[in-house]
Amino acid sequence: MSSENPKRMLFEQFAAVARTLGNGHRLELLELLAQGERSVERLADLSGLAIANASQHLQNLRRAGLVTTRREGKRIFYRLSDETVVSLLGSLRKVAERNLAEVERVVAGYFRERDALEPVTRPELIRRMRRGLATVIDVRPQEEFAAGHIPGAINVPLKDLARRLKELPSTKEVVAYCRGPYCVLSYEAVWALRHRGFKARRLEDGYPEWKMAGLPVELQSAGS
Amino acid sequence: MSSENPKRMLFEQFAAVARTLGNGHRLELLELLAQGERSVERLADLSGLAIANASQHLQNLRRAGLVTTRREGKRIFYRLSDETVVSLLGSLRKVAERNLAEVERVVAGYFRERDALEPVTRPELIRRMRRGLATVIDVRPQEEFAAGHIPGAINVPLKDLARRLKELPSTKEVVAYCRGPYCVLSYEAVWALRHRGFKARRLEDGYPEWKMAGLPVELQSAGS
DNA sequence: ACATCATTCAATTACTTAATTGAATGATAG
DNA sequence: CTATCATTCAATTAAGTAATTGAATGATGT
Repeated sequence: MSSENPKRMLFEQFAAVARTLGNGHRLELLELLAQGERSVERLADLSGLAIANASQHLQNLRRAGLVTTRREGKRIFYRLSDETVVSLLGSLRKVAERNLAEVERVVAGYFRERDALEPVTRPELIRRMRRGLATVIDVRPQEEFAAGHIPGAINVPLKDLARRLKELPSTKEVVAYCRGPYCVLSYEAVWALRHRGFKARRLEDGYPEWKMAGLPVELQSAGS
Repeated sequence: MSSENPKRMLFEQFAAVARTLGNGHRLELLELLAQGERSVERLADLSGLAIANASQHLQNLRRAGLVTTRREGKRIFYRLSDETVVSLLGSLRKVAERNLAEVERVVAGYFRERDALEPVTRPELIRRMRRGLATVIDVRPQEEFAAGHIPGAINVPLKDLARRLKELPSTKEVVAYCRGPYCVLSYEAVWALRHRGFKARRLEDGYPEWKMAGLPVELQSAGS
């Protein structure tokens, strides 16, 4: 049915890209890739997919031009093609969020006290960092932190949080961030910190959005 | 398979929206709706779909929260839910354009001398209009013009262009616009005007993008 | 060259989606 | 309240997509 009408052909091409986004697992893979490049095995592991299945989804994404690959020895690393993909995902999220009552329900039900956590916006965080009013913690796993993070942030993976409370200021505000607006890590971190008497808030979105906004990033912190 | 993992549920919701965009006909319907609201019959007609088929696609779009409806007598009018939908479509186009060689090929092959037509950007057009350097013509059909257009534009539907050349200035530049970057009307208009000795250029995108950018629009021009 | 490991390919099965047809709704005009 | 018109619904058929399995590729280290 590939009509010769050029307009319809274009719509068909656009639709093919949208169709590729039309699968929860592929969206999850894209979100993982927004953190940085990853091998097939790693992605399969992180997303809970069988390797062959993950491989096929990744190939779909590649066919749609959303990701590209790089070989390194036996491994093949996938990464997002460019930043336009991140902004497409952002638009998709925004529309879904705004238009689907269902999304509202899931968000409200799971992310506890969403508004009570009073997220900090990106420009607000920048101002507060400049004035030394905020300690920024990156609660993602060490590996993701190493691949890029907000300059000056301290890496405190969520699972280490409880035993590293000493490192955090008890009066100054702590701002936690992770992978993006729907990443639970920072929610959990803020919740935990508050229950221990800290002043803690979340960054309203995460590292991919920071990087995408063209703000400076820092690589490879000197090891703990 | 609706897992109880909330993150996966969210991805599933987002994927549902993307899946809805994953069909050329539905994208075409959305593009038509970006011009303004339309009845089912009109949309079926414009898109060349059977009425029952168009109706079902429109209902899909509604389920995904992308469009809403309004009843008026026997007719039901569909329209886009909000501007976030236009920007989602824009992102989708941008990604597809950037990443799919196929799109490049279609565009290059069909839209003749694409670059040679030197499109005018939106801010540039605003400057030129202020200084009285450009006559702006809206080459969409009268009906679409009536539903909203760039203030000061003259409606010269493409099919009337040949017999209304007198109305256009032969020395001042004429800028034509229509429905968006992939709408052929303005391409055709510029091409025709140039071959008749006019100075003509296209606006790089169309009315939906203008409106979406929050710029002023004018309704219902008086007269013939 | 051989064994190993990461990834891809191919084939099967279960499931989803699109177009078409004709009947059913629901508002309006006579 | 009946006829008409726009739209939707329901059922069918054809086509496409996803998960799973096991075999095939292709790079590496011995």
